[in-house]
This record gives sequence, C-alpha cells and structure tokens, in this order.
Amino acid sequence: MNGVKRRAAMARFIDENDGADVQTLADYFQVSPITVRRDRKILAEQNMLSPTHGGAVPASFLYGELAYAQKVNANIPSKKAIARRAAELVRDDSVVMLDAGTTTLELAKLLMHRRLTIITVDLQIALHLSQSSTVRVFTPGGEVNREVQGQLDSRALRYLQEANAAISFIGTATWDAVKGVSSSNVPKQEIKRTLMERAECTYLLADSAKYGTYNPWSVAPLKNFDGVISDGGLSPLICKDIFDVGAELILA
Amino acid sequence: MNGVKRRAAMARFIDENDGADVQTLADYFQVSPITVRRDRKILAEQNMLSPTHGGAVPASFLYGELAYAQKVNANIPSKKAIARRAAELVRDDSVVMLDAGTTTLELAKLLMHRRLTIITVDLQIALHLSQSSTVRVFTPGGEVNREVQGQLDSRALRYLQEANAAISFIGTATWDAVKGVSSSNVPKQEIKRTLMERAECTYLLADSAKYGTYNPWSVAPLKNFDGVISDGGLSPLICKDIFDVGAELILA
DNA sequence: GCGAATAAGATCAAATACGATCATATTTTG
DNA sequence: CAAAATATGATCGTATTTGATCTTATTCGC
Repeated sequence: MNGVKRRAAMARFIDENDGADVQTLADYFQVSPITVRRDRKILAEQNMLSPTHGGAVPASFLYGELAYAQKVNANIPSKKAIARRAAELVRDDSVVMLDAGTTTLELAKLLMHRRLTIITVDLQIALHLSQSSTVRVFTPGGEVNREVQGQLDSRALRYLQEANAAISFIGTATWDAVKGVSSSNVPKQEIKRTLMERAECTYLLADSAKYGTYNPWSVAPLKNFDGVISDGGLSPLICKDIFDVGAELILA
Repeated sequence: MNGVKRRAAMARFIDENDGADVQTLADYFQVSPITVRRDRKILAEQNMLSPTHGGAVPASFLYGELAYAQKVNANIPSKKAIARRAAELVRDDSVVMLDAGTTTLELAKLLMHRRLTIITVDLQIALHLSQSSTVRVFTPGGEVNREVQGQLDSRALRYLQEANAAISFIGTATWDAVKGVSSSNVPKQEIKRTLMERAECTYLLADSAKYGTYNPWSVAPLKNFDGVISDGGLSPLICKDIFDVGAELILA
C-alpha cells in the first residue's frame, strides 16, 4: 500500500474509531510507528485529524474545542489582572459592551454585583451575568458560533448597530504595535469594529503573551482605543513601540 | 486511552452523571487521582466543568446558585426518561424548537451528537449545543430573563414568529387535564404559544410530579399537543382523565 | 472556633512519545 | 539499467505525560 492510500485509509480509520494510538495504527497498517507519526503530521496539516500524545483523534473532535488550543495556553492570572484593571473603568448605572473571550469573561465576573446594563455577543458571559439581580443583560440573536460561543452573523451585527454604550471592552488573540488588532475572520472583525463604533470609549484587553502576533483581518490600530490594558509581561522595548504609535498603554 | 480522549470522555461523564468525585473518575478511567485533578483543571479552563472539593460538577451548575441548582436536582431521573423518549421523535436533519427548562436541557444533551438545527430561547441549552459540531443553534436576541436564563421579550417573540420547525418541545412547571398547560407570566405564555404555532408538530414534556398544579396564564389545553410525554409516576386515574380530554399521552 | 480527616498542589522520578538525523529500501525517470 | 527522488526505518537526545511523595489548604464534626 502506498503512502497516499495509507494516509487516506488512516484518516478514515481515525474518524470511524473516534481516534487511535500510534501503535494501533502501526500494527494495523504494517508500518513502523515513526511512519505513522509522519503520516499523522501530514494529515494534521490538511486538517484531516488532530494529533494527540500517543495517537490522534478526528479533527472534528477538537473543533468543538477550537478554543482548546487557545485557552490551554491561556494565562489565567494575567487575564484576571487585566480584568481587575478594566473593571475600575466602569461607572455604575452605565451601559457596557463586552466582546467575546476569556478575558472579557473574567471582567464580566467582576461586574456581576454592579448596577449595570451589559450588551454582549458571548453566551457564556450572558449566562453568567443572567444570575445577577443588578445587571441587565442583552444579547443579539442569530446563529451561535461554535468557536466564540456567541453570535457573529449579520443579524447580530445589525442588532449591535442599534445599540449605544458608555464603554466597550474588546478582547483579542493577536495584537502588535504596527499591525494593531486583527482577527481570524471577517464576522469577528465586523463585530469588534461595531462594538468600538457604538461606545463612547473603547478599551482593548490584551494579554502580553499574545503580543507580536497577527491575523488576516485588521480591526483597528492601537491608537484608536482610548486605552490598551495589558499585564506586566511586556518588555520596556515593546512598551516604547506601543507608545510610539500613539496608543495609551495601561499596565495591570 | 490518551489524554485528549480521556478528558473529552470525562467531561461527558460528568455531564451525564451530574457530577462525580475524583476517586470515582480515577477508578473509571484507570488513572491516578492526581491525573484526574490535572484533567479537571484543564477542563475547567475550557469551561467544560466546574471543579468542586473532591470532584467536579457540570459547568451548567455554575450558573444557578440556588434556584437553578435545586431545579436541576429535582427529579432528574424522570426528566432524563422523558427526554430519552422525546429524543426518539426527532428526525435527523430537521429543525427542532426547544422551550426553556431543565427537561428540555436534558433533551438537548441527548441531541448533541445528532445532525440538527435547533432553535431555543434557553441560553443554557444554546451554550451546551454550541459545543457540538453537528448541530446548528439559533437563539433570539434581546434582554436575558434571569429566571429562565433566556430571552422572553417582544423581540424574541418576533424572531420566533419568523421561524419554522418540524417539531417543537414545550416544557412546563404546571399541567392538568382540565386546566391544560399554564405559565406564571405573560411573556412565557406567548413564547410557548409561538413555539407551538411555528412547528409542524408539538410535544409537551411534563413531569408527573407537577401534575395537578396550575398558574395564572393558560397556554393551551393538552389536546392541542401532538403528544404529552410524561413518566411512570402518573396514577391510572390521572391517565384516564388525560385520555378523556382527548390528549395523546406517551409514558417514558 | 479547633483539630482530625481528607483533598489539593508542588516537586521529583520514571515511563513513554516525539522529532532530528542518518542509513536503507523502494519507486520513478531518463 | 542507472541515477535521482522519494519513502521508510533505526538510533538517540528531548519533551511530555503520568504517578509517588511530601507539604499545604480546605472541609467537616465536635
């Protein structure tokens, strides 16, 4: 059996068996474990499966948790620190917009017992806040996006375009002094831009670990935010770069 | 079993069993308690569950402090039985409407791995289903109601009035052969009526423990449903009463 | 409140899996 | 057929995962 056929069969095998370990595949296809690993790497690059330690699982397995890769790397303490700093900027009895994400979720937890109106696209955040008797929560409708656990479609966009807020908080997986904030797809880009437009002031919540990375779709340069809230993990050099592009950096 | 698969299975185990302690999980998955704790930490960061002392509970338990947790614990076996029966009525590749509530949440869990489009007002359900790669989830927008953890306002109503479904499932806290289904407030009444109107067929999910009670606002008589799914806790006398008003009773 | 029992976390050690490099075998191509 | 290109396998150092032991928290009963 040649490589191409073997890999096709391997992908199917993994799909049908909900995953398999390297040794099982090596036995089944009569090749050495190293060859299985090489096949796995090739298939992973084609999104035919997701590699795991010791084996592989169907790609769809991790799709539900695409957030996995991101959230596993998530630096929870620094997110909490950023959220605490952000919470200080929120005035009681005001309208707050929250972007989707884990940092904004931390912020939402801190706002639970405040008197506020909160508009968010993140269902996780909405559900948390719905427990509060002092917070009114609004979400746009539409199809729920698996990755962000919230709505990103055009209906959500129109909903947000009718809203007005005193302050909005944008989260990001990628940011950079030169490239600004960018997102991995157009709907997310549009949602973030709308959240920025519809609030009197806008803050970026940006984990230092994510600095220097970027995605295909530009959202805004850093100077368009009233403040960029990050944690202590930024080098002085990076701080200077951020200052040089005219952004207001707030360290938590 | 590798880590990724084990953690996925663990999250599911916790969900299905409404929680488990560390030792139980260690025995079940044949790993040491320390590994279970490490897995739990990872899953907690993904919001797949909530850690407790000695074990873990589903993430959904996070959201209800008292009221919801109590409801969740109330009569779980019969809710699960009703949900199982209801799931059999759902055809693959169809559109399903789910009312808010714990019984419909149990139903949603059973539908997670099916190919479906689901429309629901319950954010808890929406969030659960958003983890699935085979289900498309839609929610109406608007203000989130604290009691039902979902949207009940006029915008939600208008949204649902534009929707079409093959089947809808209505939950209820009160039902009776004579008084039919009733709800505690007008918005809930209107939402339930709309869910009934917009689907080709409609089923009531009704816990036997709640039989014989009623609320101020009538939703519909039992005979308006294509079926009333309940559990084995109904006396023959009650079954006869239900039969006499022309309703189709299905016992799980 | 206080103390015992249990759970959680930290650190270290062992087992296993991984990837890089090089050698060998197979296929392709002129 | 020869040479090149590709695929496969072996070895070794590195990385990841897991479990054991010990210390620190947390819960529960009095």
